[in-house]
Amino acid sequence: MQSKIKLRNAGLRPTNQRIIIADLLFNGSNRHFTAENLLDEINLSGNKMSIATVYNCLKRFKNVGLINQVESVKDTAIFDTNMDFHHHFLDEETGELTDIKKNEIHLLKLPETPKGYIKSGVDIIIKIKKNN
Amino acid sequence: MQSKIKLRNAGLRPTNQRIIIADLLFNGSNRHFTAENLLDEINLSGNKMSIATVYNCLKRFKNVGLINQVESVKDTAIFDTNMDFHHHFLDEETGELTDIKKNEIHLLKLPETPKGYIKSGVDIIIKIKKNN
DNA sequence: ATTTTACTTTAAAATAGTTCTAAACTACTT
DNA sequence: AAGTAGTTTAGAACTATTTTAAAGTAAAAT
Repeated sequence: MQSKIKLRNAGLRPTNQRIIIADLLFNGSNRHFTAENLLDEINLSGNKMSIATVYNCLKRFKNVGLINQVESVKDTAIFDTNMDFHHHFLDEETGELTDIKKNEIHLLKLPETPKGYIKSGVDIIIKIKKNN
Repeated sequence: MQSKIKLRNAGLRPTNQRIIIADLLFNGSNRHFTAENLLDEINLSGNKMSIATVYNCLKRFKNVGLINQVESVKDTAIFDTNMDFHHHFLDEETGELTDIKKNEIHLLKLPETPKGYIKSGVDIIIKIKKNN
């Protein structure tokens, strides 16, 4: 049970529901997913959970830095287990995201952060569409 | 009536409602706004319109390239009249956007667009928060 | 000019995604 | 073992947006 330790380290009480979710999310490979996606997976894994719990849990995970929420024009929140600094291709038609590794983009110059603020992240989204 | 011509050039039938909106949006200075923001402004200007019309209109304007929709984690769609290539600071707490001019960012290297796709845009979002 | 056609607007209903509520439950502390 | 603080839950509520279908309007055809 890696997940239990992981949750405790993040300062979260390791409840059954959080462990189920952590087990699914942090199994080695990164992924983009919505709350509904995750609930489906939970159900498939033989577990049950309220959708409200999934949302609560994802919000907590995000706040403690276990997952990211990705910027998106779609009306559904998309989460990402990849916490490395990286970016995304966004298929404008389907909303599908694909990772872009940090070293595939080189940002030479960044603007000064406005006074009174600190920079908390940089998201680069390359929008793409099928050339039919 | 600049707006009428602008609409026609964009291939849109210049209806009263579209002209009202175009008059408000394309008056020289750029802005970020939501559908509700815009409806308030329409009402303040002494005009009336259904919120559905505002949404229809913004969708059309976006499709013909008169406005942009900005990527955002907030659950409300944010539109932008600034069609120059540019980027944004995003205040993570309030959702407020501020423009970053093209020349304040220098992108040296971009990844190859996946096969079968064409690149339709690049959005850079620098997330910031108040250092209280 | 009038009629026709296709597009647009509208209010209201519907939908989708997410959050809230308050009661029941559970992990941790004492 | 008992207390308490945080968590889960189903369902209601809420917010943003889209759909519906009827009425209205702009442009095209007569």
